[in-house]
Amino acid sequence: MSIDRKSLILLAATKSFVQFGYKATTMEQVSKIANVGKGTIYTFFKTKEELFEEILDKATQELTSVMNRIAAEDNTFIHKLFNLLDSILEFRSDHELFVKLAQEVRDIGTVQALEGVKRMEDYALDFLRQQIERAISSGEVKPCDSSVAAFMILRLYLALTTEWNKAHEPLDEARIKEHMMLFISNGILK
Amino acid sequence: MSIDRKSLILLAATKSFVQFGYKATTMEQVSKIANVGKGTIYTFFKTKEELFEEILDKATQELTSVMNRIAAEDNTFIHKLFNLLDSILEFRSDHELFVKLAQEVRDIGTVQALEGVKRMEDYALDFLRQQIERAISSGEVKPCDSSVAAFMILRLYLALTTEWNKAHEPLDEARIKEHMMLFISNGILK
DNA sequence: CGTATGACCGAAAAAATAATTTAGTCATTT
DNA sequence: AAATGACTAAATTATTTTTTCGGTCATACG
Repeated sequence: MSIDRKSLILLAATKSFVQFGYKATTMEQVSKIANVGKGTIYTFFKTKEELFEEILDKATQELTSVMNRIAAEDNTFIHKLFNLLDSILEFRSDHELFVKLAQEVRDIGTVQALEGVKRMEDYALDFLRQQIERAISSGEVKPCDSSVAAFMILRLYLALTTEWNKAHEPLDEARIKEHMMLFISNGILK
Repeated sequence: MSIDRKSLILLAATKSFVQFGYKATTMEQVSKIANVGKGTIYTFFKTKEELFEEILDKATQELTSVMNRIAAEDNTFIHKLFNLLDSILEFRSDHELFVKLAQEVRDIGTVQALEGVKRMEDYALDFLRQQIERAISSGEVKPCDSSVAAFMILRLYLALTTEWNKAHEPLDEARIKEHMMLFISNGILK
């Protein structure tokens, strides 16, 4: 039996999407990296979009599984949030795919990249919203619009992990977490 | 004596920059709105950029004067911040110019618009940073990197006033302030 | 035979070129 | 002397030509 060609292709495509984005990844390039003929890709995936979808599915599945594991923990809201940030910051590959796609949306507005970003964002937002909702019910968090609060937390996270780097030295993980917690948990006031 | 042509031109140009952005504003259009000949503009401003600069100067001056007035108040950090948000949210014209230019940067990346946005942002960031620094010294605010904190507050503000509207009904001023304060002053935890 | 392959095709993107618009000037008017 | 709008060169946009790339399929290979 020959080596598992499908995995080979998925791996190669993931690498390429992370490095070059959706548009700049060509099927020939993927076939070269995977060491298969171009036609072989089409025995496993109908189109480039389908290949992209499957990689996106995998990424959101990983994200969902991380989030569900953390949500199931018997822990305070703030510790869950802490763990969530840890996990995401650790998850380099998915995070980098997200960042690359977001950049592609900014630069050339590729529609597939936009949909990918939206999908990952919507997952994260919905998870955050649910957790906040629950924490409000349990009295852990002040009553507030959970959608808005989730949105703010995500924007804050993205601001620190990607936007900050445009004009400054990147912040290390510890400082990102530190500052996120400063704002979210008790505010910056003494 | 004829009516003050320079003010007329500045007013017309401001209107046009706010409505159409830097690039889509033509000198002929400005002259039409101001009811003067095109050549007349060039008796007061050497170039389109200089005209833009002067309007930008005026906007940042207004912003600076608001910020200085608020900074001078004998008040707690959080109340100053509160007042600052109020003032900015009130300051529709400057705020709208900023928003329009930011949109133009996103959409077509006009270099003059980018510089305008940067200039206004840098003013706001520096002011915030100073205030935070001072509040840390006086023990009002927890020790933290004031640059990062200022950046976070500004991103949060922009997220709520502009980004939120891309996928949701705009938030009214009261809710924007409420949610900003929720995060900044005491955190969302009970 | 069935799976893998790369030359091949049409469609889509990029580059090149033509046409239009606009910032800035200046001879004329008021 | 100040204001103006027709004019020009440069930049922007529309159009055409060229190249690239997603997807197919006849052939090769195991």
